[in-house]
Amino acid sequence: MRLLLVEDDVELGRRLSDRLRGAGYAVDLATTRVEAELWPDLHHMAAIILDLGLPDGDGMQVLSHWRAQRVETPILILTARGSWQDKVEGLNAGADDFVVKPVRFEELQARLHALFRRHGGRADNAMCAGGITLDPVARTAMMDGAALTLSKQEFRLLSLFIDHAGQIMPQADLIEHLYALDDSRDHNAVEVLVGRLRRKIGRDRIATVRGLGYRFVK
Amino acid sequence: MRLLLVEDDVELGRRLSDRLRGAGYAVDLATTRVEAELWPDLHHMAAIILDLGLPDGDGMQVLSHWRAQRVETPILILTARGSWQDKVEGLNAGADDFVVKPVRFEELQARLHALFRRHGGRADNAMCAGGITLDPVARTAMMDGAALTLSKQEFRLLSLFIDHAGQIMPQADLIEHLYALDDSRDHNAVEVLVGRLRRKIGRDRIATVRGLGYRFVK
DNA sequence: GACAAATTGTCAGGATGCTGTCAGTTTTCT
DNA sequence: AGAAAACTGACAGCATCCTGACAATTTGTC
Repeated sequence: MRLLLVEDDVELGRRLSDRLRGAGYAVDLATTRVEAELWPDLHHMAAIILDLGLPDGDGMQVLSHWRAQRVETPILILTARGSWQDKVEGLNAGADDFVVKPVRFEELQARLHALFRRHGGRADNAMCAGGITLDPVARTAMMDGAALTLSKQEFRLLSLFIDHAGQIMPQADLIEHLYALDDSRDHNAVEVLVGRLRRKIGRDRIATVRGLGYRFVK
Repeated sequence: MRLLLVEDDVELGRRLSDRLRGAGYAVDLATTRVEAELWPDLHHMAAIILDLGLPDGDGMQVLSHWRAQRVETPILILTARGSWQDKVEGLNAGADDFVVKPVRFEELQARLHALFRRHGGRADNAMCAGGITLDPVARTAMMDGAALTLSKQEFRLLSLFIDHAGQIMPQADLIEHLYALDDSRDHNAVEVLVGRLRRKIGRDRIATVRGLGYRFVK
């Protein structure tokens, strides 16, 4: 399941998206109003978490803009502004929920679940490419109909590859995503990880682009 | 649009229902847990506003009771208890929103609107998965036609698993659900509990997802 | 209220599996 | 050929998880 997180505070955005990814979501991060408004493919998001305080405009404008364009994706507002006027304005502008910072991650997750339940019921939470299907919620993987057993890191790596199937993923990017909190990791760790994943899904599924990175072939 | 308001405080109940009627709703008022649980025609309600503090029981019980009976009407919890544990528990028990008193009427109204906007089917609250059937009301369990003897905690745990069959349940979530009022519990308690449950329903019914939690396999 | 039975959390020790590092080897490019 | 980049098997540290035993608590019965 894919989420869009709109949050200008880099530190908070990073912490949040890390925890969300840990919970099994694929998370995209937008940091400005313009970036958010021009985001492609909103319809494929399972939900949007929207911070109101943006550097170049008000999140409420983004919200109105989206709803005017018939974007029906569930939107959860996350903000420090907690007055009832703000809540009323946000909910009436088309938000589905309104959470005041600071908030426990557990509560946020519970509210997301409530959103999914109410919105689609059967969320289409699967990402597939090249005969491989990942279900981030159940955290299961299938290849050609058979179940795959993947460790946590392997699963995250494969998610990244499938998310960017066909594109070249530089080692630096992979390190960034896999070891966000600790950048001291040897680049060799990624090579080992890729090797282990290759052993499970087939050597030729991940091509090496010498000097640039890896590419998941569809 | 018809609403059911469950609220034991007569004064607040009257004020609220008056304003709601003023806003164009038809409002029914229940003041006790028993009255609420036996209310007919819940399916015809557009939404239910539920106060947790009831004289003869906990509103959470009413909520679970309804959801067990496949009442799919949107439910908004209205309560003075505002801890994040309460919110998580409420939302996971099947509530669609959670509002902490005191609250401005305008916010309540906006949240009701948001609830109506998200009309959609509720997903599985089926107490039935993988050959195991739970009856939350009678508190009985069956597996492959034979009766299961489960202790209280085992039953609650299995309910959680079945409620989220196929999904990963992090240990932290389980602790929150099982020991909501007392967070001092060792995570090992859950491991032991899972072990005991496994002995009764079969080792492989509950898969361990190392580092993330447990998953009930369907 | 007293006793027995069942339930449930805690503890300690052991088993398991994940993951990064290392060293040595292989591949690839010029 | 030589150097840089990538691969691989082995390994150790570590976190996680399991299990049996025990004690505390709750529940049931008389």
